[in-house]
Parts: sequence; structure tokens; C-alpha cells
Amino acid sequence: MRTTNVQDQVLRAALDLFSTQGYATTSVQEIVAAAGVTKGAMYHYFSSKDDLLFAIYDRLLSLQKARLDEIVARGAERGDAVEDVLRAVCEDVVATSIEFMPEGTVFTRSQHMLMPDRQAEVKRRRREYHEEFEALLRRGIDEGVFRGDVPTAMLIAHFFSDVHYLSQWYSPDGPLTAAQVAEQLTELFLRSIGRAPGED
Amino acid sequence: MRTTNVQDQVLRAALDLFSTQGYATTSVQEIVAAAGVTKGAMYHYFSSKDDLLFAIYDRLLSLQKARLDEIVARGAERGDAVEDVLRAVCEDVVATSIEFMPEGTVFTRSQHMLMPDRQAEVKRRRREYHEEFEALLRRGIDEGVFRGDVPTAMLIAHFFSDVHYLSQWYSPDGPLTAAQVAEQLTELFLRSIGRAPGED
Amino acid sequence: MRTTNVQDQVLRAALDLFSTQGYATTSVQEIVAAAGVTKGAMYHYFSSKDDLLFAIYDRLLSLQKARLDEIVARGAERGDAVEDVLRAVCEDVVATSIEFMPEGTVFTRSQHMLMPDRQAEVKRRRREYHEEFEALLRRGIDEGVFRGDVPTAMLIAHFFSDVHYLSQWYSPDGPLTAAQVAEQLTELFLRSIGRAPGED
Amino acid sequence: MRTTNVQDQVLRAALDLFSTQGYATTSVQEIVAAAGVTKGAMYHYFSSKDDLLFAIYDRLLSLQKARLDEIVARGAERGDAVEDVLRAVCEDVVATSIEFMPEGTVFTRSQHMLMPDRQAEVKRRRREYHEEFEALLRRGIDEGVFRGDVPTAMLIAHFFSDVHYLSQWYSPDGPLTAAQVAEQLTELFLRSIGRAPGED
DNA sequence: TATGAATGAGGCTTCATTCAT
DNA sequence: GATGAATGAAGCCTCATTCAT
Repeated sequence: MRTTNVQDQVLRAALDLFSTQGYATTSVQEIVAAAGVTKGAMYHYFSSKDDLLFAIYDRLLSLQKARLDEIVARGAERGDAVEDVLRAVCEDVVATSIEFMPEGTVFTRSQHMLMPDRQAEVKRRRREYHEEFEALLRRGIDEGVFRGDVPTAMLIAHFFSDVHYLSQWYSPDGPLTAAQVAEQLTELFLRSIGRAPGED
Repeated sequence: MRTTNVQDQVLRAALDLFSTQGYATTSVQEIVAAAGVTKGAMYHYFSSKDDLLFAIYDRLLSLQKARLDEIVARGAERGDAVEDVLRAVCEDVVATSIEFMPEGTVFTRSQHMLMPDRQAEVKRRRREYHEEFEALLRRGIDEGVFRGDVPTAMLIAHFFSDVHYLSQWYSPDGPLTAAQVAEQLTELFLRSIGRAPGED
Repeated sequence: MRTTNVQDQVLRAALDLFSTQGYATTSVQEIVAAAGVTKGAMYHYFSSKDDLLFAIYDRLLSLQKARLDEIVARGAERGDAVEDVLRAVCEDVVATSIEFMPEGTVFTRSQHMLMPDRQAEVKRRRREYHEEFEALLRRGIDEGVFRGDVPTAMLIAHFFSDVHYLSQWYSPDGPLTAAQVAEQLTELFLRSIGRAPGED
Repeated sequence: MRTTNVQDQVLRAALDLFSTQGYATTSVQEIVAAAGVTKGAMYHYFSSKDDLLFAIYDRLLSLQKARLDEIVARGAERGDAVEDVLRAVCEDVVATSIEFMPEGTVFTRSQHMLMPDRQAEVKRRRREYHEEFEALLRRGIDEGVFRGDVPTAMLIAHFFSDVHYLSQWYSPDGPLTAAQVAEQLTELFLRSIGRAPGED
């Protein structure tokens, strides 16, 4: 393993507290107390509170990018229909977002508290991610299986809004499993972007 | 007039700063400076910084509730089809949310920073709002025009996610007008919840 | 009076502690404790610890410039010989520097701890001061009463080195009065820059 | 060799940083980074940050003392006139101080940051040095070649002020060589302390 | 000899709020 | 109604030094 115990404990505590109380409302003191380490030890590994926040973003962005890349690559390898690839992508994003809901909560709420340069990096990586997603949409549109009368930017927003909104309503203790939510949200999305029967 | 100049100036400044920099990052000093009033004057009208935040929520929630009530009432009065009423509601919510985007930004980002009791009130009023929206959905399902195979909670989330996500991507300087976005997002939503051709 | 009690007390305490222990070694806590005010009150009037340091510099620089201006102006008014004007200037600088020795100590030791822009301002104002002093030297050289074989920059340094060095050796409790020191150091300086008997 | 590489590197880095940024503003971390060694290694050779500062003083004091002793001894050996010996001493001090300007800068600025006992030692060695210098002055006064109407303490201060002030104005990139400065400052000093024509 | 993670005390600053006027 | 000086608690971060390896 590459990360020491201190790093792990601190990140775990930070994630927990940030997602629960918010970034601004959580003090470094609380974090180190929850992690069971001293402030000095924490600052040995992280150069600022902002660093902790970014580390959380970084992990989430990396993870999602890797999964997207992998699913797209696998689909290409197998020659899957674009609709099937997109469905796999969407279901995976939703399921992963549920699995990493605390990260997602922090992501949505606290992006504006990152240092400007880091905020820019997050935006850049998010844009890259969206572009890969858009490529699938565009291919579907070209192939005539997705509707072409709505800007792709809006279609992208339409899907990712669901992903970001999960933490506002979904609870793992509720009646729906993550898989069900993933399947149903994906189905709603796909139905809304499908070529309508009479469409040209 | 009901509100004095001080109240207006302060709320305007607070909204501007909270939506731009975030609630936690904005000091009371900055707000009063931007509003051109003194701290004492501000504290004469608002009992705390939290009060300012809540006032912003209050206005937005009242506004949206009033508009929803009005549209539903008008639809009932005219005996409009439920699909038409829902369309009107959705388009209005989107358009209004664009018009009040700063409020929406604050709403999404800073809800967790409100005092607990106020947070509870916001949740309650939001729930009431959603219940009125759900009534429309349920009526449509009962009438057989909307699909019944997806929980209404998910359909609600599916729509309001778009509304909350607007500030993440929409810019009034872009190619799309607010009306176009309202119409297109509504259309995407309605298509996804409509009874499918072969559905029972 | 323009300054409140808090400002006065704080500056007095800061001057005392900075000159005694050094700027870096003195904590804001110590200053406010010595001044008998709270930290918050201090930060109401001074925006940083650096501000305190600069305030000390500012007062000293303003004072010295004002005195120099006045003496030069008076000399011009009365048509005094340049040597007499220079003597008056030098004696005054030395005497004033003894009177404000704590300020001078801080000045010498802690200039490099000022924020860069303030350091630049101090340098600028010091240069202006030196230029006015240099004008006297130059006039004396032109009139043939001061030697012309040594760069004025060195003559300036030769005199002000004595001024800065006072705090290293002079004590008001010693055998020499401030006036005596002023007169003797001035005499040493004037003798060293006078035209030598056989000089051309 | 007596000093290991680590010691040399660390002292070199410390001198550079202390003279540039000041002692208090320089962290041990910066020093070891600049020296290319680790903290542990540094603390193996130096017991504290204060130790580094003192080592710089120690070297400078030893050097200057050695040179003074040597020049005085040589003068005695050759039976040189006191004025010639003093001239040699002064020119050497100035030239050496220019050569070791960083050390001098640190010396002037940071003496008050040494631990009390070390500060006392520095003062003691400085005093010894001055006493040897004073002996020359006194001899000259007794021989009637230097003026006797000014306390020797002031004459000493008058000379060493120039030495300490060098770093405030002299730059090796300027028009004057170190030798020229040494000669001219010495000449100014000697002229000011010489017996005046009409003096008794 | 040397490493570098960890300590723990202390530093500077911010800020929502109060209160005498 | 309105002022703005003052409070006091808390916040983030730095750093010289130690110590197990």
C-alpha cells in the first residue's frame, strides 16, 4: 500500500465530516480529533485544509474517469451498439455515485470553496469526462438512434443532474436498491433521448 | 412599502455575495460594505447572518409555492388536461429558476449551513411543494397518461434534479433562451414519464 | 487629538517590545497584553502585525523629513552659509535620533521584515531624504567649502552610519549628553569632509 | 579536513538565507532543503537553529580578531608609526567586511536573536576587539598624532559605524572597488581624528 | 551517521455579535 | 433607528525539535 495510516485516517474523517457538516463548518481540529492524529502529523501529509478537499475530489474524479474509459473501451472491443454502451455507462455512473455518495455530496456542495486553481482543474477534468460522454451521444445521433433536435449540452446536463441530485433524495435504507435506481434513472434518460417514433 | 431601504440593500448584497463566494466565505462586514450600510443598521433588521440566508430561502420558497398554486388553480378552473397542467408547471419552474438563478445557487450550496430549525422548515416547505407536484403525477398515472412503473419519488427527483442543476451549466449569455430551456427540459421530462406505446 | 487611546497604547507597547526583543520575537499577544487591550480591538485599528511595524517607521520618517525640510528652509530664508546649514541638519538628526532611539533600533533591525511593498516605500522615502541631504553637500562642493574628491554617496553613508549606529553604543545614562554627542559627531563629520588646506 | 560536507553545506545555506530573508523568517526546513541534506543530518551536527547563527558569528569574530592581531603584531615588529598601523587596520576591516558582507548583514540584524548567553559571548569578544583598537587610538593620542578632545568610545563608534553600514549602501556591482572604499573611508576617519593644526 | 514522520506549543488573523452612545 | 468600537472565541497554519528506525 502506498498511503500511510495517517493519510487514510485523515481522509476518511475529512470525508465523513465534510459530507455531514459541510467543508466550511468543519474545523481542522475536528478532523484530526476524529482521525486520532495530531495536527502536525496531518500537516505533514496535507499542506492545507483545501488539500484535503481536493484529495477527495481527486479520488472521485479519477475513479469515475477510469470506469468510463473502461466501459467505453470494452464496448468498442466487443462492437456493442452505442445504446448498449451508453446504458452501461449511465447505470455504472449512478451505481458508483450511490456507492460514493459522501464524496458526491461534498463534490456538489463545496466545489466553490476550493482554491481557484484547483477549482479550474476540477472543471477541466469534469469537462473531459463530459466530452467522452458526449462522444457517445453524438455517435448515437449520427447513427440515428438518438434524437438530434436537442443540444447535446442539454442532454448531458439532463443526465448528470440526476447523478448529482441523488444525495438529495436517495437513501440506501429506503425501498430501492442502488441497482434499481441505476436501471430506472437510466431508462428514464434513454427514453427521453430516443428517436421518437415519427421523428425524421 | 413594507421593506425599508436598508433591508433591501442588505438582502440584495447578501444574495449577490452568497451566490458568488458562498455563505461561509462571505463576512457580515463584506455584506454591509456592499450594501452601503453599517453593521449596526443591519443588525437592527436582521438578527443574525443566518437570518439573511433564511430570508433568501423564504422568498424563493414563497415565490415558487405561489406560482405552483396559481398554475394548478388555473388549470383546475379551466379543466385543463393533467399533462397540460404539468407542462405549464414544469416550464414555469424552469423559467423561474433561471430568472432567480442566484437564489437557486445559494439554495443548493448552502442549505446545510442554516440553523437546524430553519433547515427543518425549509425541508417541510419543500416537501409540501413536492407533494403538490406529486399530486399531479399521481392524477396522470391514475388517468393512464403517465407511466406507473416508476415510483413517483423518483419521477419528482428526476425533474427537480434538472431544476437544481441549471446553475451548473446554463448561462443567459449562451445560445439558448430561458424559454427554450424550459420547453426542452420539460419535453424531455414529459417524454420520459409518458406511458410507453406498448405499456399496459 | 486624532488617535484613540487604543492606537496609542498599542503603538507604544509595540515600539517598546520591538526595540527590546525584536519584531519577530514579539507576539501580538504580548503587545496587546502590554497595551492592556484585546486582540480584537487592536485588529480594529491595525490590519496586521506588519502594520504596527510600518506605523513606527512612518512616524519616524515623517518626523525626520519634516525637521530636515524646516531646517533647510530656515537656512535658505536667512541666507546661512551651507556649512552652517549642514551643521544644523546633522546636529538635529543626531539629537533627534537619540530622542527616538527605540524607533531607530527597530528601524535598523527590522526593516527587512516589512512586507515588500512597504519596504519599497520606506526605501523611497529614505532616498528622498538622502537626496535633500545630498543637495547640501553638492552645493558645498560647488562653493568649494567641501571636498570634491569623494563621491557624495560615500559621504552620505559616512554620516548616516553614525546615526544608525547610535543605539549600538550610546546610553543616555552615560557621561555624554545628547547635545554633546550631536555636536561631536557633527564636528567629526564636518572635519572629514572639509576642503583640506592644500586641496585644490 | 575538519568539517564534513554536511556542516559546510548547511552553514553556507544558512548564511545565504539568513542574510537574505533574516534569521526569524528562515525555517530550518528551508535551510536543509537549500543545503540538500535532511533535518536529521543537520541536527546531528548542530544542536539548534541558534547554533547555526552562532557559528556564523563565531567565524566572523575569529577571522576579524585574527586579522587585527596579525596586523598589530606586524606593525609592532616593524616599528611602524601608529598612524600607519591604524590605517592598515582600518583598511583591512573595511575590505574584509565587504568580502564577508553576508556575514556582516546577519551580524547587524540578528544579534538580538541569539540565546542570551551567546549574545553575551559575542558582546565580550566584540569588546575585546574594540579594546585592541582603542589601544591604538590611545597610543596615537598619547603620541600627539590623534586628537584627544573626543572620547575614544566615540571615535571607535565613529569608525565601526561605517563598517556596519556598508551593507546598507555598498554594492560590488557599483562603480567603487572594495579597495577604493576601504581607502576612502579610512581616509575620512583618519582626517577626522587627526590633531587639528591649531590644536594643543 | 542519517532518516523523516510525528509532536505540541504557539503564531497571526478573522469574525459574528454586542453595547454604550 | 443607527453607529462603530470592542469582544472573545475560534480558526488555520508553522515550526524547532525529538525519536524510533
